[in-house]
Amino acid sequence: MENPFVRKMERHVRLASEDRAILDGLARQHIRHIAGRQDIEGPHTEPYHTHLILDGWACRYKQFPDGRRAIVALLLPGDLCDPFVFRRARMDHAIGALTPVTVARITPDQIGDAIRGRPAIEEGLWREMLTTTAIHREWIASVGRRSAIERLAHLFCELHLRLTWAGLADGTSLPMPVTQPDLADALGQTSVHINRTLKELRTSGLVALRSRRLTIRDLDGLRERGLFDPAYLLPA
Amino acid sequence: MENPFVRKMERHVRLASEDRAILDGLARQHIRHIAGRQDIEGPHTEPYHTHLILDGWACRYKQFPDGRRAIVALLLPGDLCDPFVFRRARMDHAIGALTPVTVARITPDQIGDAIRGRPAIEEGLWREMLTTTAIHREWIASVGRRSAIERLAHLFCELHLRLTWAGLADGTSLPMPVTQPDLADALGQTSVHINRTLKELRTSGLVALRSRRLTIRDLDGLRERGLFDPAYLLPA
DNA sequence: CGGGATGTTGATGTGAATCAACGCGGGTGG
DNA sequence: CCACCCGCGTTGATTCACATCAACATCCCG
Repeated sequence: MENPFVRKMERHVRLASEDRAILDGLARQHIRHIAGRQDIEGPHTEPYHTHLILDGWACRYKQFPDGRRAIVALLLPGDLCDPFVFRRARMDHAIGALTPVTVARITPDQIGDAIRGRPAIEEGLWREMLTTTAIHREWIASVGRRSAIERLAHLFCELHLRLTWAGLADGTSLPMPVTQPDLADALGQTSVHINRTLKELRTSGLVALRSRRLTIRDLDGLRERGLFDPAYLLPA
Repeated sequence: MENPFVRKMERHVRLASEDRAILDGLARQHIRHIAGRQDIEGPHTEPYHTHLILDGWACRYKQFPDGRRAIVALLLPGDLCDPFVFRRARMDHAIGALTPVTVARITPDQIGDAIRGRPAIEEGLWREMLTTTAIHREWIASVGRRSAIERLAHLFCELHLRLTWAGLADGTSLPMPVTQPDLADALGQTSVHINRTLKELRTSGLVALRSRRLTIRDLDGLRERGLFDPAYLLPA
């Protein structure tokens, strides 16, 4: 199976075979396995490396003192946990594995080396970063102004495209390995209400979800329901 | 009055006087005035320049087809509307003036020139960007998991620090030129409820707000009420 | 001095939270 | 290999935070 990181970068820029080899090399060193529900990077740390997700899903989250949890980003295979480790900023949040996860540990120097003299790689990383920021904006808009069903539909549409570009979707069918409580923390709701909303999406014939796999039955309908416009995921 | 952009950059990095002169120069060219409620940058454009806010408040926002508006970021004096214009990405949102605004128009080349051979400036812009991203994460957490009163208290605390660093706060008293409908679109609520929440913050003695100026009466209390931890605004 | 946008308050409605109960499934330890 | 059990999914009953609707006060700008 091809490397989801390379797959995704090739959507941003045209890579020479040497570029591809360099990026692929990053993904083949210092492989680590992390159990589901474990932190990949705890809060308040100043990480020395970043992690490239190779398999499984993770999330950025903030934990409140009283137990509330807010998931502020989902990290899928091909995503870099922190492209900017080299700034050595202290973590203001944590990164946790939602499922068992395989990562490649990467040092800031390795990223620097990969960029040096490789404008396509640098450009690709920039675009990846712009996309990530656009996703953040969209999440703020979602949680702020979209209804429960719109939010869920929108998230499914986002994940559909992101997984497609990482080479992990099969047409309109995609892995969905997260629990309803996880979705609730990502969408700012309760798992009970996620469940009811999901039921509504199902009974209206837009999606099917079973054994951790989502099948989009009516892509146009789902996008309309979620006020989803793919433009924000397509920089440049 | 000193340039709020330079003020803020000096909080990130130590600037040589030449650095300071370069940054100050950026803020003194191509000054434009924009009326309140006008767009600085419309949606779907591919802007040729970025804008540095010199005076007044603006916002990034997304407009939904049915009229709903989500404000996804507030732009204060000293903020760059888009530090990454040089990537020429198509806007997936708009930038609008919330009050009358004075901006300096800056070309991508000027930013490139300012960075070249000036590591402090480059480092400062990076940190500025990391801070912006951290604010995005915090907003997602706010709208997702904070109650109405926590959200408003948290926003006030954020604005207090940002304005302080731009040299625009007077101790715990700060300009607050936005309307309650604007706050509502930023916090994902209605203006009516913002009004009631504000009243609650007032009657509990945490803040005073009149003639577009917020005075924080009890900073520790307000931070506690908003679950506010300033760490996220302090990269590195 | 007039009028539209904003601020304020009350009455009422509702989407989502909370509380509760139970089935199911997969992992674990005996 | 089976029994247990905890987390998850599902559904119903009830509550509540916030939205909606409405009326009026106030401010600011022309």
